[in-house]
Amino acid sequence: MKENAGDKRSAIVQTAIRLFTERGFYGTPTAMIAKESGVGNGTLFNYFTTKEILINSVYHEIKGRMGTNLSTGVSDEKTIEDKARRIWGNMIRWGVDNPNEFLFIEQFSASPFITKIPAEEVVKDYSMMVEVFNEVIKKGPLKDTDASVAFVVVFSAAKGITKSIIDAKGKIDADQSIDRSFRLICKGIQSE
Amino acid sequence: MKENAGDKRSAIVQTAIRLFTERGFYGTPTAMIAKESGVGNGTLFNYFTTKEILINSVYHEIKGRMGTNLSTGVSDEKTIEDKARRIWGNMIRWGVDNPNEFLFIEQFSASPFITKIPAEEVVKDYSMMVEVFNEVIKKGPLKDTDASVAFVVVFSAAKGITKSIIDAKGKIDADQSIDRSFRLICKGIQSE
Amino acid sequence: MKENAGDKRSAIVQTAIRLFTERGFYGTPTAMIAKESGVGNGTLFNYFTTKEILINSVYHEIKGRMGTNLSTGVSDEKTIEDKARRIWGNMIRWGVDNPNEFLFIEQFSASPFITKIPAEEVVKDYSMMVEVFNEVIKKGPLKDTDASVAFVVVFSAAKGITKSIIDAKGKIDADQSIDRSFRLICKGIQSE
Amino acid sequence: MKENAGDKRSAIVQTAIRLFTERGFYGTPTAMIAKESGVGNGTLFNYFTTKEILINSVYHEIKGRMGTNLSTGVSDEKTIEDKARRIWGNMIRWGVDNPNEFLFIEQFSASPFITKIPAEEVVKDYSMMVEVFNEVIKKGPLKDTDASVAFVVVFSAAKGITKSIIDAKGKIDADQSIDRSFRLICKGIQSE
DNA sequence: AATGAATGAGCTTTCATTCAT
DNA sequence: AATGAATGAAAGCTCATTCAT
Repeated sequence: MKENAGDKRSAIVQTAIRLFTERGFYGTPTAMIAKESGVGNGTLFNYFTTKEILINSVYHEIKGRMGTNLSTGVSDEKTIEDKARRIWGNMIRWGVDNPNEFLFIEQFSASPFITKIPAEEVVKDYSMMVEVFNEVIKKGPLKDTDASVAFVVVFSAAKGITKSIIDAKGKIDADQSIDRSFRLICKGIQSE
Repeated sequence: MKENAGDKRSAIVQTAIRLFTERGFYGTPTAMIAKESGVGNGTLFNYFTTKEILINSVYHEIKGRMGTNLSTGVSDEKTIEDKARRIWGNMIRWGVDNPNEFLFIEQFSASPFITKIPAEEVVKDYSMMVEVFNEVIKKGPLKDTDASVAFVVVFSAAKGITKSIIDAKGKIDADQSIDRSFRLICKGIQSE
Repeated sequence: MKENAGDKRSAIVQTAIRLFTERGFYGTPTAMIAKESGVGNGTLFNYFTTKEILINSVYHEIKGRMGTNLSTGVSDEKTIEDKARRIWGNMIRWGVDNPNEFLFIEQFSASPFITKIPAEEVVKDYSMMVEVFNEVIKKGPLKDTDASVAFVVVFSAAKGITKSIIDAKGKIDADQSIDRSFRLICKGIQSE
Repeated sequence: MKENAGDKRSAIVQTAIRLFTERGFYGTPTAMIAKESGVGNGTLFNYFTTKEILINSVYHEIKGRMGTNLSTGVSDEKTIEDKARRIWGNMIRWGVDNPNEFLFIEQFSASPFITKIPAEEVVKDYSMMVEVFNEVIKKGPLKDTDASVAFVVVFSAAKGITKSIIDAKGKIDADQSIDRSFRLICKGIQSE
């Protein structure tokens, strides 16, 4: 009974995501990942030459899933506002539904010793999102604002809201929080 | 020639902040901190019983400085809008001027295995800021929005902007970025 | 060329017995045991999770050998006196022939911080011996003496004699010493 | 209010006896002894140049007290048998009444890395006892037995009985145990 | 004489990585 | 391709000892 090729590899990745999130990169020995993946100690190193490569692989794996998710249903929306709202919701909901993956990315991004991913590469994954939000801004009163500032604000706020919902462990209504924060981002805290 | 009391302790803290930021908690051996602080290997453990306690001490040290800074000059401002603008600027400028400290806090917050600081304690340090922003919101069109959502959005956005300025390493005009992002937060990306 | 399984483990145990005896538990770094066993530093911890576990393992290993030895040839003896004499001789001769093991047990027993072995467990290993000596006593004039007192006296005396022969480093005729001490135990220093 | 000279020294010795017995030589840092003695860390080393010297000093201190005790009241006894009985009782009772000191000596004697005390020196402290027991033996049926064998048997048995009483923590009647074991030593387990 | 901050050698233990099977 | 025993470099931490005050 031969298992599917790649079975072991993806078992390792899945276990790694869970353990890294629960225990941190340095709190998770490779031996533990191997054991909980049901593979031999050395097998892990057949797939990932070093631990750092494993961490990077996990990062890219998650980033891929995130990107795919981000654009789900966006083209179905008619107005640009609805597209933006959809992206906003996709972004936060994915994190809330996949807290391990989300927290992994957070941890990875804050970790200084891990191989740095160039900023351009990071942005590339969000190009669709950037376009949509740029279009929204251009229609508003801040049309002259540098798009990159807006991108940072929007993206950071979404991450913050996601984290707050995850940390609340069910005590916050996610949909309501998503809705309110989106209005806040759109209308500002002051307007008048 | 006796050195000032506390000299060694604060030398250790300063070195720790720098090295932890440059190399991460786990990439920084206690021996390296001791050496670069100009103290003996065991001396570090006279002041901080374990490495984890050192990390936590550094965290609280920085949090203290940050809190002090946050409220600087706020009472001099007349309108509530100016108070909010001042806080926003204080927040970001502190991070830009003290990137090591700022990045340390980021790393610390994302680290899963480090002693968790209760959320209430974290918020307490920002009570003044929360009040001011609440007042601003109450005067705007989103008066009904839960203040905590606004707090998260504002705070996350400020952190994001700070990080983007630091990462740009001088290629971004900080004051301009602070100004624009503040307008964005106030007016929203869309407004009417 | 694969070595026999368990080779490394038993090499470690043998080295540990020797070094612990020569230098004491605390005078013997695990690294020294590993090196003199011809294994890597970490290998020792694959077999014994902690140093304390190694010490305990060595203790039980030796205790096992000692127990086996104690009863050798006893069933061949006809009279109960001969059985007792045989045990007495076995006991002392084993220590004289295996001074390292004997001294290890002495050191282990006197060590206050090592995991305590319950008294019952210790006695259990000598049950056969206890029975034989009890029978001897019952036939003598001290038939009413609590057996446990006799056990302690006999056992302690044997240990003392063993140690004195070892310390004399060949200057004492072991067989003569065994013989005389046995008569002393049987007849008493005074008799009638 | 000047304390008596030597107060600190004897405080250190007393604390050392207690801690060494409770925790072993290696489980007792000098800093702990100093602290619990109410003296400064460095003060201990004014009195005892090294830890090993402290351990040896404690040993000799205890040995002195023991020797003094051993001969108490012996000259008052008339018959040689009574002298022997008195010594036997003194020996065991001292250990039972001073378990810390007794166990310290046990631990010290079994410790291989501690400076060895020459055997002659050890015996010297018991010269009086040796004489008395020799006389007893000469009157018995084992008159030809080497005195040193008898000495070892008697001495070891006494130590064993002492330890058994201490270990029983009050569950054994000390006087009865002393009495019975003395008869055993005198009459032997078998006689007839 | 008394002190305690400072020290660094040395300890036990961990763990990413290798490699013979 | 899969394994897991073996490894040794490196880490955090302890503690006997020193010495300036």
